[in-house]
Amino acid sequence: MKKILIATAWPYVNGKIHLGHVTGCLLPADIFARYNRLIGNDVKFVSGSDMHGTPTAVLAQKEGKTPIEVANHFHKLAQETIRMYNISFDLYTSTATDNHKELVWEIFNRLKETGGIIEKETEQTYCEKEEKFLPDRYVEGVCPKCGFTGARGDQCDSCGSLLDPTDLINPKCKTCGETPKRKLTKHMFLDLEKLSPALSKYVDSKKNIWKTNVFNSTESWISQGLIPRAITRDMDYGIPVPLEGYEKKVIYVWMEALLGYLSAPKELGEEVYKKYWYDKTSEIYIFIGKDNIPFHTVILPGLLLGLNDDKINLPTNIVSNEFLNLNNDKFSKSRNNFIEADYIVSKYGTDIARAYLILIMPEYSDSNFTWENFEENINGSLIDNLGNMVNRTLVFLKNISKKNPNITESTFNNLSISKDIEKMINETYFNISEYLDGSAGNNLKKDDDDSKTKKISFSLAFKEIFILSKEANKYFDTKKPWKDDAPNQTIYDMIQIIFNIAIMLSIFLPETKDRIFSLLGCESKTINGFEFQELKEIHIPDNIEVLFKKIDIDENIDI
RNA sequence: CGCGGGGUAGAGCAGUGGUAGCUCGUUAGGCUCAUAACCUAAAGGUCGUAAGUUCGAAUCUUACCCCCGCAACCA
Repeated sequence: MKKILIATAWPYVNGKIHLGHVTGCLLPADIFARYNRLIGNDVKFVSGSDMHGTPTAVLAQKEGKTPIEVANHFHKLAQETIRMYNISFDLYTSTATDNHKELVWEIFNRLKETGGIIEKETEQTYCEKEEKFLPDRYVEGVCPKCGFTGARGDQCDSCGSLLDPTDLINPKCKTCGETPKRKLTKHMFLDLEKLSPALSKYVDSKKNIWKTNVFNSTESWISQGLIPRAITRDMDYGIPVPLEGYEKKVIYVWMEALLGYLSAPKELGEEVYKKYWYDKTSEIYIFIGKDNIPFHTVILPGLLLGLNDDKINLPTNIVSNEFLNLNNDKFSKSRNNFIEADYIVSKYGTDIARAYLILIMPEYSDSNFTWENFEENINGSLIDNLGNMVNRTLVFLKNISKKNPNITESTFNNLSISKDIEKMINETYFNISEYLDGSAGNNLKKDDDDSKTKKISFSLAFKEIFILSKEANKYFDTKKPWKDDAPNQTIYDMIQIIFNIAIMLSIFLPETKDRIFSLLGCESKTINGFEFQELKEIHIPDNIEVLFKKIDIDENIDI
């Protein structure tokens, strides 16, 4: 039994959760969590809202509210979205808790003792008109690396370089447009320069574990040379700095939010925290979007390595997804190219939304959401193929038992699964398992064992279920049970396929799994692992409802 | 030399060295248990271009061409 901590990137609370965050972070992490729980691993799945982002403060200022009001508002909405998508978090918390603050202070103080963070006096951009220092996103200017004119103080959107506000050429205050002056101030810095060798060693060890884009971009950041990076800033919204002389400063949000990966398990209990972060046999998986790669592959391990603590774990894998587009274009509120994540669920239900977003998950390149494609995929794969397969089997069973009094539930008592059907089902389990983590169960091994590199893909894993369902439709057609006086074995085999598909669906579409179990009359049945299981008691259903109703997009595009 | 992603059947995509595949669409046929569903078959591609490595290239190398995103909102 493995101990696995699973986390998603913590969303900013300056708006509702982005649909791309659902398909790129929440869903893959949720599938991974459900899968690992099912195969018996000891899983904790956590995340939370990043309450302190500068964008939140900017938005609050604009709306005449306090930052924490805005943050709380969107934190509630985030929790609602997570509930609607049935994301199986053990904890979804926020960075506004005392627990989080105390952990951040603890890490801060430890880093100060080890010299992982150091104090430096630097010149900072200071706006005389506003009478304050201007941190990261309050300053814009020309990127010194690539010459891009709209670079922000913390990161250049064009070349992706991590920046400091004073690096910018021709900086301007974002609020008032004045050219800021430079003024001396003290700040604490994470000494990435000193940590560089240890970081390189860590990154090298991930060459065959991280996705290639994660590994390559991280390597290029490190090879460009790392410099100490400020972890405090002049601002009044955020976690205070536990040092004298820092009363007008807070801990920089990117450092503090990353430590949520430690504080969230701690909120579940000290022993949970110790189990996942201080037990070397534990594994830690973090699911992020591609915009967040350097923070998770350089700065987070930098913070942990800076503790000089051999006992603390480093993340096992950082799984980064690409971006989701809408109608072949970026999501954009102002250009009205936008769908709210909640809308799809409220219109079509949780599992239809989940199914489509899993099918188009942007795992290796950007993917595209369109309503036409939504209709085609849902109607084609989910309904015509899988939904109809379940429906035709159960309706057939019901009707034949009415026509033929010899067919009752006890008719099936002495049957067992056809060997070729069992093999077919087990191949699907095996393939799904290969796509999820490459560690299939012992009795699912194939003969032709090849040593090719594994490709993690939640989308391809999900599609395996539809391949099996299509095979089931083929089997049903081939056997022609409607021409058979005693088609008991065929029905029995079909029921086994449906039952096992429900088990597979439990990690992708949990509600649908429940509904299939209910139709099969086995609600209370427990699932034993991720491999073929035989449903011995065949139940003849009375009321058969279709799993999904067909959707017609033309009536529904009103957004 | 800005950065990144991509060019494989009408559309959307899989496929990292060995007979070009999937879904949808099209055409023809079958079936009739089922949500106008399902099954079978066919048509349709010189895998962006050129050169190279190789017994063999969609896949590796080099050069080139084309498309998409990159003010702000925005994972």
